[in-house]
Amino acid sequence: MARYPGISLSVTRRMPRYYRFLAELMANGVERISSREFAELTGLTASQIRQDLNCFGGFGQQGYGYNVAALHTEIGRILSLDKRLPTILIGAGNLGLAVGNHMKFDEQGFQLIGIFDSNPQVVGQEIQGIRVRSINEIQSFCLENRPVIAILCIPRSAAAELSGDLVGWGVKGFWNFSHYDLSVAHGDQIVVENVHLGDSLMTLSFRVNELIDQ
Amino acid sequence: MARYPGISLSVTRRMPRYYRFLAELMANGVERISSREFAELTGLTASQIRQDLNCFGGFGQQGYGYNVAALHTEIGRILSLDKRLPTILIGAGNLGLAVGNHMKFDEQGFQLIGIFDSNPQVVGQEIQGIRVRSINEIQSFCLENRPVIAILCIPRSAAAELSGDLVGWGVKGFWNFSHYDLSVAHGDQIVVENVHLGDSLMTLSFRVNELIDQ
DNA sequence: TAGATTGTTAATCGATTAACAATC
DNA sequence: TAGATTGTTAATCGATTAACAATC
Repeated sequence: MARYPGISLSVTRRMPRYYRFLAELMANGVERISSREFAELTGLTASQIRQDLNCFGGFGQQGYGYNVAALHTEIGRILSLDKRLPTILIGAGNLGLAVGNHMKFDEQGFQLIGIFDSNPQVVGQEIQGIRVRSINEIQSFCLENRPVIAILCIPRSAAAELSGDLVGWGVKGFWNFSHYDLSVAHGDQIVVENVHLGDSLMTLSFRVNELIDQ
Repeated sequence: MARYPGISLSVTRRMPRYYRFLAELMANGVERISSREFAELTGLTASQIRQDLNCFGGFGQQGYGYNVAALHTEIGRILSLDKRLPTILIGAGNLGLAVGNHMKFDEQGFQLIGIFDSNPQVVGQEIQGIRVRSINEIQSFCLENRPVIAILCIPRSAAAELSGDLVGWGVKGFWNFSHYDLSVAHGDQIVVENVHLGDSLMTLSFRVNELIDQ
């Protein structure tokens, strides 16, 4: 059974945001904060913050507010950031490299254990101390090392071909930078976080054009 | 006045998705599609698709459905992808480089006209034929070239410092990869598309842990 | 004309906001 | 105790889904 059944995706998506602002508050030496102050800081409403947090437990204290450090720790635990889910990165092009080098996987619940690419010029190079393997080795690697997470920094067609296999080899979560819509294909056996940069950019185009066409 | 007043953000965010699937359908030689078929393909409901599209106009035909190519063109026009909003990229580290090299700005409504970094080792290098300028030149560049969009691939602190200036120099839209929450600071004078990769990763952590903790 | 499918209104559902009693 | 602020319930709002008349 899930630890927190019935948590909506809207609530889930706000938790990392809270976590981020709490870290900032800690860095600034703030010890306690009320939902009203926190709302002002984050641009949300106090009601929403209290209700969101209460999905997971009563972390505040009436008349006082929330202890910043304690709440930060709680949310980290809720998000399972102390776990080390074995993770592979597929595609070591521009984007794969940036993601591999830029993210702090160990602080966010993941451990990068393998990197794969189809380009022979890239295979053998090291990223963060991990040697890039040929995509041909991916099956044996997965069967042996049982990654739970796959990060897809590959083109649409490659993602479409590979994703079924990955699911078959036991991958449960995808961080998907490809244009392939995994969730449509694999339903709710798996969890997919899409980062559709192109969609985001087109959304920006629409919204800015709405703003400036006055 | 905005061209399409009252369009919700939820609807806006689905438009690029439709655009993407329509391009795919065109590539596969599909000429027409009903809302029911399109719903199955995209994982949405037929009702939602019809209602979304009708926010912008009646693009379908009773008894027939939607012409794929025509609808694709319409959505491209709605999203203003044929515009060339002058755009600068700030931060040419791992992530900035990947974004600069990976995205097809010209197909999505933008024209990259300047790249800036504070690292002297990076300044002078070329990315997509554009010379990386020193961050010290950014004010004069902005006053002269009037970029409308800024892509922020810089740390939180740098974003906090710079964003006010950029708004002052006329930047209206931000594609924000930094951890700084621009929208909180600058309200609705500007449009911000956040790409909080860390938040996305933490959300994945939570969701996968919920899935596997059975 | 008959069948199909849209455009659009009405019903439902879920998420956000407001209110306030509980309590530190 | 009095003031502050949470936890939680009720009210509102918006988004999604269902239904169906219009029409190609």
